[in-house]
Amino acid sequence: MHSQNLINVITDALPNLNKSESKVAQVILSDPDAATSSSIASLAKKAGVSEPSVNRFCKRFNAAGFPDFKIKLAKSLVSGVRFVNRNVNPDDEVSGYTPKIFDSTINNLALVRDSISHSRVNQVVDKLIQARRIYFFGLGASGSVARDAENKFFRFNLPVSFHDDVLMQRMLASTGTTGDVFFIISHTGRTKEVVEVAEIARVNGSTVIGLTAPGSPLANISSVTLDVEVPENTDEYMPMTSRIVHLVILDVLATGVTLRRGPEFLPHLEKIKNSLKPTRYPKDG
Amino acid sequence: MHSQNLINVITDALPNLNKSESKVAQVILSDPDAATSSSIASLAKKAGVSEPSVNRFCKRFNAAGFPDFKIKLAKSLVSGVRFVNRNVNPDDEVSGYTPKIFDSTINNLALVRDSISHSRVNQVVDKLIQARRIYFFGLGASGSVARDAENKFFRFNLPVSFHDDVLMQRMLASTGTTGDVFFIISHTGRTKEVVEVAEIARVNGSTVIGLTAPGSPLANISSVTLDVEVPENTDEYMPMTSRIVHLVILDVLATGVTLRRGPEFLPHLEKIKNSLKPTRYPKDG
DNA sequence: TTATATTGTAGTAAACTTACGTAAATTGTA
DNA sequence: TACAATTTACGTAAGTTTACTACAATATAA
Repeated sequence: MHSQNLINVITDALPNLNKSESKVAQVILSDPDAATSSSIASLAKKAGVSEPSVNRFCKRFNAAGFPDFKIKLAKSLVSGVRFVNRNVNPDDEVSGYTPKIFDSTINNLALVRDSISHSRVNQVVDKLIQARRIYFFGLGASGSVARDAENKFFRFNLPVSFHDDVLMQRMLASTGTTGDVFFIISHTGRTKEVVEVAEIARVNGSTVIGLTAPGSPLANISSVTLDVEVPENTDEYMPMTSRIVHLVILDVLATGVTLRRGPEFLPHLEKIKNSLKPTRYPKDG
Repeated sequence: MHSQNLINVITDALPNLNKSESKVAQVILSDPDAATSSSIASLAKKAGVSEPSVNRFCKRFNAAGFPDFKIKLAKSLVSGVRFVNRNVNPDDEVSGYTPKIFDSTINNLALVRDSISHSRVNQVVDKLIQARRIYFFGLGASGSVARDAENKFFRFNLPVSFHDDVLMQRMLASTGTTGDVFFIISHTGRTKEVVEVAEIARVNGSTVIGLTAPGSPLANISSVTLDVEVPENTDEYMPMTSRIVHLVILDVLATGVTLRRGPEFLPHLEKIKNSLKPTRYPKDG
């Protein structure tokens, strides 16, 4: 889970390091950015160890040497390093919590970017292309995601709707048949009502696509599942970022569908765009 | 706009470079990742220039020297390098467009993270804390953002609602008074209806917070504006990412409000969380 | 042709790595 | 528990690579 990002790897390895290695680790983790621009000599001095110790430290983490280590460190800095000990503290100022929340979101997006199954995405695009109609379902925060999805997918010129009302969801699921796609969004995948709706839809022969947590009841009952493993809220103040990831995945799916439709479909999208022009103040007003 | 990312900076500077510099630039741009792990000698050889030429090239781009340049290059690789020529192509496979869409989103988040005004965020948190009631308004895609905001802010135990209906928005704006906050979300900030609603609200003494594009009519009329400069859709297939940025900013604001409320407010949040427990299948079912 | 900008050569300095030896810690044994 | 043996950890110093600086040569423009 923590893989791929050097800073996280070092953090995880911290308890297994020996004395001088952990000194080096602490100096690097305390200010990774500074580490990327310091020489092996200055880093060694700051850590109170010899230069070869720093070098050995680097090799331990699969770097060719110190310069190579710095490069790898620099690469993990942008998407990840910042994530170490980046919980929001009760006494954080704006300048403290703002970047933390952005970074946490970015980090989760990067994780899912690297772990999402492309074949699953492809399968889902298949289903959406073939769908006679599409329903987007979600409750609470996932309701907003479903609503956004409707706003994206109506452009494909097929019957699309979103519903955040459990009773409507139930009724629609029970009237669905083969060719109907129920796209069900749920952070936990454990909300009973949601799982029941999915069951009803499947019993009636509809396709159920679950955008949810892997291994959850909803994931198990879906025809195709798009797994999104987003770490649980680590602290009280950190917002839930799974909605954001869900939205981006829906962007990906919409793009997939657009591409499948081919270039002859673009004028149709353009038409929708242009329909909004008269509602707007022109740019050089 | 293209700033801050070394690869983009180099691309932009390309026409102004002299012969050997542009040779170096081409080699670096053709495979920036390889460049980060090569020595000055091998890079010089590959470009067909001398080592000092490479060194001069680095200094031209505000690096202390070659190693420093490589570090800076590595840093821009993660968030940005990928962004060069990272438009979705009509013939992209899933494995092509999926990371591109994630990267584009991540890139925009990083840009806003680094450019958002903390004092503005603070001002908005002030307004939200003092609000007697809060309305979240948005149309189209921004309607989903507004809906999500409602879902976050109702937790603060004050009257919050979201509206994506223009007439409702108008009526509510006209009945608002001092102490009411109208939080208006708009990607362009140019939709006439939206701007008019903001005008009505202000005339009646309400506070208008605009989450929108800088310099737009909505931005100009708002009491406080949270500027979000997200690049226009560069290609036909790339989805609009401003919604995502807006959502994250609302996360930041919600966190800001929570922190101001202090630790004695946490039990209240916990209560809301627990209220959902009976609706869920337990984890070790 | 002269001045300026550009590029390369060669030497130098800095940074990093390796090899080796010593110290510390661990483990087994008395 | 103490001691010895073995392994592991660490630092010193030498060696090697890498990058930088100063200067010279070439090309370019005036």
